[in-house]
Amino acid sequence: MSDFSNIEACPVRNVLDRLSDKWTMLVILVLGESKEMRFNEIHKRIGDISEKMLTVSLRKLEADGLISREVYPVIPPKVEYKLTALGQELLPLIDTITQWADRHMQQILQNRQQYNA
Amino acid sequence: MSDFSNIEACPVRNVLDRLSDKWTMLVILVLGESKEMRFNEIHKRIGDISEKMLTVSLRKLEADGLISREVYPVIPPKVEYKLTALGQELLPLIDTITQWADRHMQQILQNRQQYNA
DNA sequence: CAGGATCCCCTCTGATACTG
DNA sequence: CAGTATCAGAGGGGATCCTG
Repeated sequence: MSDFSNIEACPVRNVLDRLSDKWTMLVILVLGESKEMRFNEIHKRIGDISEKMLTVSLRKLEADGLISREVYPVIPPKVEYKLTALGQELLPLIDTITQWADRHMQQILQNRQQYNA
Repeated sequence: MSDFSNIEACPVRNVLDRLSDKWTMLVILVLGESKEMRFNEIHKRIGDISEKMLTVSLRKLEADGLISREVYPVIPPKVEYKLTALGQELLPLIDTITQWADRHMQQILQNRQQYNA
């Protein structure tokens, strides 16, 4: 049993803190759909993420070694992002949650509605 | 392939938005450790969550039907929280991520350090 | 095309005090 | 014990403009 209260040393807290922001898990999911993707592809795929937050999210994932970023020195610029081996390992775990979401969304929406009534 | 850009209708976005806050997944994990838990038990187990945020997190989870809340009409008050069947279904999925975290935390910390150097 | 740099808002979060 | 109410602050996040 992990010591959740030890924030610095607890791997669970440490990793969960990273994943638990508005966009990270979604970006991983999107990157999992193709071998590699360019900045604007990811941007369009998500739709309502700002360029700033996409950049921030990608940089954090890169820093953690979950994605790689390859810059091609061409004009116009071309940058490709893809999951690293580490990131690919995480992908199915998040994907399992999305499948659960698909199965139970209706029930959850119904629960919420009932709760607020 | 889900339409991630349709925020309202997309189950993935909808559920991920709920899970992606600072405390929710952690609360689910903690509740998964016992059959049921009282407010202050959860509070101590996590350590650095404020009472307010714990309350908010618990209420949201209750609204979604992932946990149940039973109030005993005694003095001093007693309230027990536990995962519902729906919540129990989600537990192992999150737990798998924590196991991944345990395995790769050292590597990730090392990646971060290297990235910032 | 892929962002970097700014500005700014407002939501999320915490601290504190209070209560049935 | 298990919260609620209120206030205040930080920073997450968006909009806009700019550039190699």
